[in-house]
Amino acid sequence: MAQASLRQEIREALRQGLERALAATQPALSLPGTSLPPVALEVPREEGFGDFTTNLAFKLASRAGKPPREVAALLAEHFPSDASPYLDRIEVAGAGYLNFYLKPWWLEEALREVLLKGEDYGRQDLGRRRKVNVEFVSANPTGLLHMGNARGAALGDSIAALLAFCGFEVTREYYINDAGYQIERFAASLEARYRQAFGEDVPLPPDGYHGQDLVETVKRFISEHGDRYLHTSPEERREALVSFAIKEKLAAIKESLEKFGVRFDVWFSEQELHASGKVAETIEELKRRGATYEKEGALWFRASAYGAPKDDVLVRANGLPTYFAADIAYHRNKLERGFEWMIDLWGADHHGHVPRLKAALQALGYNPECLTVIIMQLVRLTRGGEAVRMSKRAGEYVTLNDLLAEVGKDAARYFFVWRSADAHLDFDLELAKAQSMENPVYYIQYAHARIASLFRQLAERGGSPPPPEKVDFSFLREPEERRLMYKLALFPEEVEAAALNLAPHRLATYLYDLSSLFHSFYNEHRIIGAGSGLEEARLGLAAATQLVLRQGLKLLGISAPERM
RNA sequence: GUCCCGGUAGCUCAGCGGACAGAGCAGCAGCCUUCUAAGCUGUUGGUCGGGGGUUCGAAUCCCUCCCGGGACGCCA
Repeated sequence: MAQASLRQEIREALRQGLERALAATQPALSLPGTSLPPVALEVPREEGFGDFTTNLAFKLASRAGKPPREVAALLAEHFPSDASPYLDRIEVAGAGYLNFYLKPWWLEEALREVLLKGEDYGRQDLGRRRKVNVEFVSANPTGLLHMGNARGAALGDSIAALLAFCGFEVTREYYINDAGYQIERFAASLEARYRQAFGEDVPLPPDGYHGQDLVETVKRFISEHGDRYLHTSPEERREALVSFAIKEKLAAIKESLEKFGVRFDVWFSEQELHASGKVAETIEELKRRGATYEKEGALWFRASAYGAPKDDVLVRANGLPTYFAADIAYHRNKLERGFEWMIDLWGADHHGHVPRLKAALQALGYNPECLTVIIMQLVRLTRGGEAVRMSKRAGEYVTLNDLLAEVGKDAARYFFVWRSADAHLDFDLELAKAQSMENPVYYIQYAHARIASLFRQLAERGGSPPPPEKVDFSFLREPEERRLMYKLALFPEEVEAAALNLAPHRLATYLYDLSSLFHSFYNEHRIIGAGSGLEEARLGLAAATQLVLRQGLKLLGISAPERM
């Protein structure tokens, strides 16, 4: 079972101390006790402002009718002295901040904690085994994965990993859109290619799939089935072609994802959802609840009655349910499977769908808050500053496979997550490939490899890593050492923030900063041969850095090389 | 026209109610008889798109305008 880190425990102790101080200060401030602001401790944004800080005094000042500094002084005065043995002193600073300074040796204990917990350092129990479903990629099985899918794959997988590390029970899920109009177009295109292969002059449907890949797929189909389907009914022909092609495309998608280090727990077929009757059942349920109406021969969902800007069609005039109807049934199904939280990653082009789906969940009696949709902005590939052009209509686009072949898995994974999902992403292929300091992935991996090299050197000299219980970390007095120790101590909180905000880019940034601190330390100070006591302490610091780097990279799906 | 995302240093982006706005790259100036110089150090550079407002306090919240991207289908 995961437990909070030393720093997290101190934070909680100080937070409780602040609450007691607040209660004790109450008479002097004469505040209404019911609507107090939440007491929160933050990481100071600058070295020198202590180890924790709070702006509580600012929040209280106006209601107390006293200047923030005065409120802060009162809180400091009433702060219980037994709140935490690690607390050294409290200072009122700036316009009314309360800065908490810990006893310097807390960092030494924190460092020892990293080494003792090893791979479990940073693991926590925020999720309390709550079941979370993370649905991502979910690309049509009609082609290969493109850059948008790849970004979704990297983000979704890292979000899932972070949540799992924080104690959620996570299921990674891929929704296969193997039904509907798109699949019909796909089938029609395959059929045309099939007949073309036998010399018939059949044009591709105008809104069909023009990619050369279908010609190849049909070739393989023919080598298995020959011309047998030239003589069957079109329905039978299309059915055979499409099921063959989907199987093939899905296998290719799975293979790409595997190479990308992404593995799903559940592959959920839309087709099967229809076949199971769940879609029809859900439509009936919406009808029963009076959330539908008929117009122009179609059945509509009254989304506008639940806060969405527009209504949407559930059943077309031709009697077939829409993708929207299936998606509602799908999310209902997830809830029925016991998921308390559903996270979907969608491309920006689907954003308009969010309010309608939430409205539908509400109409079915669920709390729409149980669904979080992350909207990802577009990826723009650049090479040396110039945009890489592609045309999806002509079936020409850069695939995940192309990307992996060019820049490799590690760089690709890092580049997709190092910016927030909200930001349009400029993916510079040249930079991702560069084996130099400009490339953040190499920079981080290099820090890890350097440490590995250090321990190889040590072994060659007949030494071995010192046992953490025995090392005296008070030898570490240099600013580069203290800064590195502090950063390591922050890891659990960084993980927590990245997980709860569904923001892996925070972890990516953290790892970069951590590497930078390590390189500075390494460059400035000798480790092996530093002298008795100091050498062991520095080796411990290096080992702890390596552990955190490895763990952090693992959460992002990036390898931690032993040598480069 | 409506909706969504963005507009922060020359470039790519963090920060998203609090202490003088940060990083990398690019530019400039330095550091290799020493554990990987795939590294490190110093330094230049900003009316946080414009204008209003809310607040003790705004890059951060609200309104409005401008610019870039996306979406507005009985496609998915």
